[in-house]
Amino acid sequence: MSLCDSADPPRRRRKEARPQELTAAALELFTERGFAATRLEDIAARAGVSKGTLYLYFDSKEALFEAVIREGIIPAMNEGRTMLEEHQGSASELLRCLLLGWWELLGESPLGGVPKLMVSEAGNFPKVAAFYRENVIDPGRALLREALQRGMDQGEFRPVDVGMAVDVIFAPILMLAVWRYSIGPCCAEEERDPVRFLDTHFDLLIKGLRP
Amino acid sequence: MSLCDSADPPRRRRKEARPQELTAAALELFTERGFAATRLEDIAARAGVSKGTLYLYFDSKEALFEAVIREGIIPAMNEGRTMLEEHQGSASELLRCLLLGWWELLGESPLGGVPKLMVSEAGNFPKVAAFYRENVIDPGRALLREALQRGMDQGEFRPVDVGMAVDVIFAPILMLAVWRYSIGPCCAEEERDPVRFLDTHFDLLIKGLRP
DNA sequence: TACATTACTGACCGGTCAGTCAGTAATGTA
DNA sequence: TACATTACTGACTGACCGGTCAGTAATGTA
Repeated sequence: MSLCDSADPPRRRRKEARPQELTAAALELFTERGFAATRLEDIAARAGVSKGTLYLYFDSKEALFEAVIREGIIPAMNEGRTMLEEHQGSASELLRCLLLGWWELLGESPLGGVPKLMVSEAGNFPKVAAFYRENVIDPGRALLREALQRGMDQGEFRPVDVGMAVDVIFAPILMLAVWRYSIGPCCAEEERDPVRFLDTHFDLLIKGLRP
Repeated sequence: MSLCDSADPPRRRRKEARPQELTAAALELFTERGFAATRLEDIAARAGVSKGTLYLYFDSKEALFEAVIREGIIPAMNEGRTMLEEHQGSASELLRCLLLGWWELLGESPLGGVPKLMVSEAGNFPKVAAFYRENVIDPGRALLREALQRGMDQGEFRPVDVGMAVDVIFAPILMLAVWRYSIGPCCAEEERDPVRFLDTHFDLLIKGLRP
């Protein structure tokens, strides 16, 4: 046994970077193991700091959880909004862009774990769940609703119950993301190709919406 | 303060009934709070026994979890199988029966919480997840696949990627069940009427499958 | 080089909870 | 009624982990 190998790397002071690194590590572990089963020491270790450092930036485990969710909502909502406003082509294309865009930008990134995390922990953190609903779910629904409505107004889609259809349409994509962080990893399952899955979903959907 | 009110009910010896009552209580609490955040004492209390009694019937918290899942798979899989074999009408009707049947028999019962529980805890219990996949997910997929295939063979449905379509089709129903035990309760949302939701899903689906 | 500031560390504390077991009382048997 | 069996209880224990804080070392300043 030598005392000099794998010596801990020298301390670094990086006040700016820490919070991001900590929430990123927390997101990974919370989605993997769940909130209660994740130890703060593991989060700190993954972020390359000690547990004490974590408490310099977050008041408590719960505050860290909140930060993870708050941070997870920022990106891409505006992306979708501008896409909606600037899009020129058919409503089908718009719908496809919105759904595929979500998958590629968020679903496939670590942020794709947020829906699973929210599903698992909503009951234990009703405040955070309400926040998430207001700032993510509802705006997302509005986006899809407008796209659907546009297609119906232009006669490209037949009339449907828009409020319900929005959730029906998004469910498969959501499940795709949730799957990734739950049953998916436990079994090989290379056959579950996301692209084929989304293509099939889209094919069924567009045909189902035709007048 | 009187000492005689709310006196504990007299002890009862009910060896036969305990395991069921314990797994039922455990299912409720696990789905509500998650595995790690649920205390065995709370489960025992909800089942009307002490923590010690729990250990007469289950070796550990994990064993109890396994029992909850194992028990959750028994019902209704056979129901679906016989439905498939005996059904005479159109493939659309068969599909509707299978999907609505699942919702009414399982989704709306406490067993509807099992998917959320599995999603949340699969990562921590890969063995149980594999068991669930083998005994619930795969047979369920097979059922839907056969129904779809029948419709395609009879020319009632157009050709689609069956393996993918099965998951696409079931996703909204799964989400409906998962929702109930996660974000759902945290906000009023009486507008999310399951019947309307399923009708919309089915409407889109059948139209989407037409040749 | 000496000193001040502060990001960072990790040993420690106290509460919580899975799991145990000696004791209690309900039920069966004579 | 006396005795045997066993389902059931709940106080207890030890490990674990969220949260603290006195101390350390990296960085800035002169």
